[in-house]
Amino acid sequence: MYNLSMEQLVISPRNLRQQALADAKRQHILNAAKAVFMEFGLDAVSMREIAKKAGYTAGAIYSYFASKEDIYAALLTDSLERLNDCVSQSTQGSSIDQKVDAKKTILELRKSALAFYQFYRDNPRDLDLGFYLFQGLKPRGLSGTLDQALNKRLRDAMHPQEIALKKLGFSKKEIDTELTATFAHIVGVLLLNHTGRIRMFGKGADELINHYLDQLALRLPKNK
Amino acid sequence: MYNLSMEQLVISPRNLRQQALADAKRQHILNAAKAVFMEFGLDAVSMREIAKKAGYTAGAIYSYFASKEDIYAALLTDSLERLNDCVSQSTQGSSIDQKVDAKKTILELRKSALAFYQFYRDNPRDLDLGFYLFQGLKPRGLSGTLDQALNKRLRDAMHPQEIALKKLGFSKKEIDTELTATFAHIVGVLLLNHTGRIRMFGKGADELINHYLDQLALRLPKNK
Amino acid sequence: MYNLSMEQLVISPRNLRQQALADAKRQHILNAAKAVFMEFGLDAVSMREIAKKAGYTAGAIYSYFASKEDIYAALLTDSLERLNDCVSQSTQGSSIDQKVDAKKTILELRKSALAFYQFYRDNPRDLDLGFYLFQGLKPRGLSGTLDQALNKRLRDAMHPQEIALKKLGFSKKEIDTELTATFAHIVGVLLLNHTGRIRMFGKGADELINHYLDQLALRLPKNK
Amino acid sequence: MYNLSMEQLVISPRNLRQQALADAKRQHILNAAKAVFMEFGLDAVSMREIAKKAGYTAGAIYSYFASKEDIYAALLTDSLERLNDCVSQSTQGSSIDQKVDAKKTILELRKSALAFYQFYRDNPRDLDLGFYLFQGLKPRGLSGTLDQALNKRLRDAMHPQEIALKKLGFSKKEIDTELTATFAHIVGVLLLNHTGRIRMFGKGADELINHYLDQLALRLPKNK
DNA sequence: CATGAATGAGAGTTCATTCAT
DNA sequence: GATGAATGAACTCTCATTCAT
Repeated sequence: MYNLSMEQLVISPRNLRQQALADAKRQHILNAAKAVFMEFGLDAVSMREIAKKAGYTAGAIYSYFASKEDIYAALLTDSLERLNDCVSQSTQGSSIDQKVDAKKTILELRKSALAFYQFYRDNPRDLDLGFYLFQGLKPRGLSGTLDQALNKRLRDAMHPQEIALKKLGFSKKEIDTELTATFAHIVGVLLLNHTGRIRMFGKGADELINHYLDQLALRLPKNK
Repeated sequence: MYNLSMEQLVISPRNLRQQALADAKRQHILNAAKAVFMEFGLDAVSMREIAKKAGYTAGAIYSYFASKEDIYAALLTDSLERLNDCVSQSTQGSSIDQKVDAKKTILELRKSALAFYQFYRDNPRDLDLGFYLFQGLKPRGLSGTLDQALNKRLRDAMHPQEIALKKLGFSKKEIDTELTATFAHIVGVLLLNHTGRIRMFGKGADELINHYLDQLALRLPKNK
Repeated sequence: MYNLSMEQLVISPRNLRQQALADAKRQHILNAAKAVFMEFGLDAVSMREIAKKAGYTAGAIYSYFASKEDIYAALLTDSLERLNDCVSQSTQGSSIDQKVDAKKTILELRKSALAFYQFYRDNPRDLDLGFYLFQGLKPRGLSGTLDQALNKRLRDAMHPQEIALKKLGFSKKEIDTELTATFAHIVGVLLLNHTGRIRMFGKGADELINHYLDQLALRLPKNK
Repeated sequence: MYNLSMEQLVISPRNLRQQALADAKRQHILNAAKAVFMEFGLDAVSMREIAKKAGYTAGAIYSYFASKEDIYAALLTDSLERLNDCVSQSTQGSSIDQKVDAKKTILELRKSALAFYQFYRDNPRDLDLGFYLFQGLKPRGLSGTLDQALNKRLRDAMHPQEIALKKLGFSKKEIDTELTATFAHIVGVLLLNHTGRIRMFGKGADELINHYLDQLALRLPKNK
C-alpha cells in the first residue's frame, strides 16, 4: 500500500529539472548582481538595478533571495569558493610523499601564496567583495554563523601554506606568525595595487610579493 | 577708473576678518562631520546629521562646502595632516648629525614606521577615511589635483623612513622596494586588525608589526 | 444528441465526490485563514500567510476563492453561523408551551442576549471580523446579496429575544425599539471591552450587560 | 552688552509670522489627510496620497510630520478637541447655581449626552478616526503618553454628564456605571447608524438615543 | 549667512493577483 | 489542482541638493 504521495518521496526527474532551473536562475541573478557591482561599485547595487540587469522586476528577486544581504552573502560565498578552487589547483598534483623534499615544499608554499595573491590580483571585484566581508564595510546582515563559515573558507585558502610551513619544520607559534604576516602582506599589496596607489611608490605588485616570499624563504629553518 | 569692486581687489582688514571667520566655521563643520563619522561610521554621515551636530541646518553647510564629497575631501586632508604631525613628532629631536650612528638610525626607522602604524591603530576612523580614499570606494568627488596632493601627503608620512634607509646605505632601488613593502605590510596588518579578522589567526597586530620590523633590521646592509 | 458535456448535466457519483473534496479543501483553507487571523490579526492576513498555514502556495488559493475579499466573506458567514449556533443552544430545550410562564420567558430573553454577548466576548476575533463587515471598513467585496444574507443571519441571532419580547406582551413597535437598543448596547459594551477602553471607566463588561438587562426586565409590561 | 543674538531671545514678528505659516501648512496637510481619509477611507491614506492632495511631494510631508502615525495622532487629537468643544458648548451658560434645580440638571445631562452623540452622528469620519483610536485598528504607533492623553480627552467629553449625575445624587459607584453604560450605548448606536445596519431593525438612531436617555431619567434618584 | 521648505530620485520590501507548466 | 515565478503597483521613509526668504 502506497499511501504516501510519490511526489513527496521521490526526487523525480521533473523535480530535478525544476530545481536545476531555479538554481540557474538564482545564479543568473547573482551574475547580474555581480555585473552591476563590477560596473558601478557597491554603492550602486540596488535591488532594482540588479533586477533590471537580470531582466526582472524588483519584486521577482525575492523569489530567489530573501533580502539584499542574502545576495551579498551568496556573492561572498561564491567568491570564496572560487578562491579556494584557485588555491587548490595551484598545489594540485604535488607529491604528498613521505620523503619530503625541502625544495619542493618551499615551491609549494610559494605557489599557494602566489595563487592566493593572483586570484585577487586578477579578480579585483572579488577583492572589493572580500573587503565588504573583510570590512571597512561591515557585513551587518551576515548572521554570525555565516560570518564564521566565510571566515573559515578564507582561512582554508591559506591552509596549503600552513601545511608547507609545518613540513618545513616551523614551530606552531612560528607558523601562526608567518601565516598571518604573509596574509597581511598580500592583503596590503593587493590593496595598494588595486587602488593604484602602488604607482605612488613606483613599484609593481608582483615584484613586492616575490620580494616578500624570497625573504620568507631565507627565514626557513636551517637545520633541515 | 575703478570699475572693479573694492571688495575683490583689496585685502582689507574687514575681508581678513571675514575670511578668518569663514575658515573657523568651515573648521567647525568639519569637526562636526568628524564627530558624526567617529560616532556612527561612514554610512551614517548625512548632511542633516553633520548640520545637526554643528548646530546648523543642512542647507547652511552648502555655504562652506560645495558637496558632501567636498567634506570628505577636507576630512581626508585633515586626517593626513594629523598623520604627518604624528610621524614628524616621532622622529623629532633626532640628530641630523653628519656622523651617523647606524644603531640610532635603525631606531629612527623603527620609530617612524611605528608612528605611522600606531596613528591608524589608535585612530581607526582615520583608517576608515583613508580607505574611503584608498580603497575601491571611488573618490568621485576628488579632483585629480587634490588626489595627487593627498597622495603626496601620504608619501610624506613615509619620508622619515626613506631618509633612514638612505642613511643606512640602501640603494635607490632597494629603498623603493623596502619602503613600499613596509607600507603594504602596515596597511595589511591595520586592515586585519581593524576588521577583527586578525583574531582568525590568533595573532596581535603589534606583534606582527614588530616581527616585520625585526626582519627588516636583519636585512640592513652589513658593510657598515 | 448530447452536445452538452455529461459532466455538466449529470450529478454523477464522481462529481459528488469531487464536489465534497473541493468543499473540504475550501473549508481547510478557511480554517487556515481563521488561524492566521486569530494568531496575528487582520492586518497580518495575507494570501501567502493563509496559504502557508494551509500547506499550499498562494496561487493555489485562487482555485477555491476568487479573491481575498471572498475569503473574508466566507469567514464572516462562518462566524455568523457559529454565532447563531451559540445563541440557539442557549435557549434550546426551552418550553415552547402554550401556557407561558413570564418568569421563564424573561430568563430566556436574558439567556439569549447573554449568549449573543458572550459569543463575541469569548471570541474577540469574531468581533474583529464582525467589525470588518460592520464598521466603516467597507466590505468592498461583499456583493449586495451576500451583504443582505449576512445581515439576515445577524438579525437571526437576535430572534430568540424577539420571540421572548413578543411573548412578554410588547407591542410590535416596542419590540423593535428594545431589540435594537439591546443590540446597540451589547455592541457598545463589546467594543469598549475589546479595545480595553472600558478600563478607562473602571467597569467590567459583564457588570454592564447585566445592569442593562436588569433595567430591561424592569421595563417589562406590568399588566401580565 | 548684548552678546546673545536677538534672534534667539526675542519672539520677533518675523518668527511669529513664520511660525504661523508653518502651523497653517501643517494644518493644510492635516486637512488634506482628512480629505483623503474621508474620500477613500483609512486604508487608502498613504503619504503619497496625502501629499498629492496637499499639493506636495511625499517627502515634503516629513518637514511637518515625522511619520504617518504622527499624522494619525494629530488627526485624532484635533478630532477630540472638536468633540470637547462641541460638548462644552452644549452646556455653556448653564447655571452653576448653588440652588440646583433637578429638572435643569436632567436637561443638562441630556444635552451633553446628546452633544456627544450628535458630534459623531454629524461627523462620521471623526467616528471612523475615533475607532482607529478606539480600536479594531490598533494605534500601534501611538506612544503610551499620547494614548493616555487621548483617552483623557475622550473622558473629558463625558465629564459634564458626570457632573450632572453627581448633582442628581447618584452615588460614586452608580455614576461610574451609568456613565459607562451611556457611553457604551451611544457608541453602539453610532456604530449601528454609521454602518447603516440600523436599517436592519427599522429604527432611527436619534430615536434610540432618546429612548435610552428617557429610561435613564426614570432611574434618577427619587429622594429629590 | 542661515533657514527650512521643497524637490525628485531612490532605497528595500510586501502584496494580491496571474499564468504557464 | 497546484506550483512557483513573475508582475506591477504600492508602501514608508531617507537623502543630497536647491532656493526664496
